[in-house]
Amino acid sequence: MPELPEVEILVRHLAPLVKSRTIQGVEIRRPRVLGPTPATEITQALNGARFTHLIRRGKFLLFSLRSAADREPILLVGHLGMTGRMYLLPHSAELPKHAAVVLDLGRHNFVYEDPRYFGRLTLDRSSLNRLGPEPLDPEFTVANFAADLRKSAQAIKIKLLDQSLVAGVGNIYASEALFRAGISPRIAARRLKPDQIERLHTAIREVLTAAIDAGSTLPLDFAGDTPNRNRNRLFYYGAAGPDSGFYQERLQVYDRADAPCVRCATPIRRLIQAARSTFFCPQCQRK
DNA sequence: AACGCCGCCTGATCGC
DNA sequence: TGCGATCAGGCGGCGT
Repeated sequence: MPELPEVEILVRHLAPLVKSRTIQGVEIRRPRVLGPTPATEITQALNGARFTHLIRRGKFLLFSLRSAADREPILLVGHLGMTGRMYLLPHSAELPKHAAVVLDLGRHNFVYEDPRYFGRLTLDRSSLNRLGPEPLDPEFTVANFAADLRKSAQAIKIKLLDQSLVAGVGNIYASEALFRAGISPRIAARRLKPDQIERLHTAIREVLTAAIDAGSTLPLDFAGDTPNRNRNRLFYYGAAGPDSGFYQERLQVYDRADAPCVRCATPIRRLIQAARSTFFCPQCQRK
């Protein structure tokens, strides 16, 4: 599932491809992904509009555009959910089964596809208000992190998934950060000691930074699944799943149940917290 | 207001 | 082999 690093890599690759391109047509195939924005509204806003900037915020993609009619700025908010992908496809290429939104950019189509339709491409900004600090920016301080953790009785793993605590950490990197910090995923957030909070703060940044660095080395046409299916894609955020060799060596606990801990060889355990899998080393991450 | 729970979705996997 | 049941999970909304 795409978390902060995957979205960051996508944004870096996608930004130069869409910059200054003009939208010549808008096709909404799944209105659901628009959230509260009516299809007619987004179609009218985007038609003829031109991309100016693309940045990441948490797991969100923020597309800035300038409208054709009044040249007013437009903010298009994207989220990949669990299975979303965004890429350019040659205009002549066949669209994927689950294409949710297609933007005609001339030679290429900008495609947002999402088999589960959990993601969004919308003009609605309300989700952004709920986001906490960017973990890789100076605004993410140990002091504020500690203050927020003190307010919560939730298990720290569950709390890390709260996007208002820190933006962009998902199920994979929550487990990875806790392993790196040597902290049990089950301990209540408010029970963390200052030195643990400090280590976790550092671990979050390290885990995310390492993943971005690893992703940056991928070729532009990298694809996590079969090459043939993706050969037409100008860029593709590869589903670098746990099966891909690239990904595997980066993840020390996630999806490694029963495999030996990289540090102490104790079998990694899987547990369910808030209906989500958590992976941890019972030896290195004791309460 | 923190927190638990449900619904949204489809593809992959499981069990018979 | 085939097919229905189960699982996976980010996030918003709702109730407590």
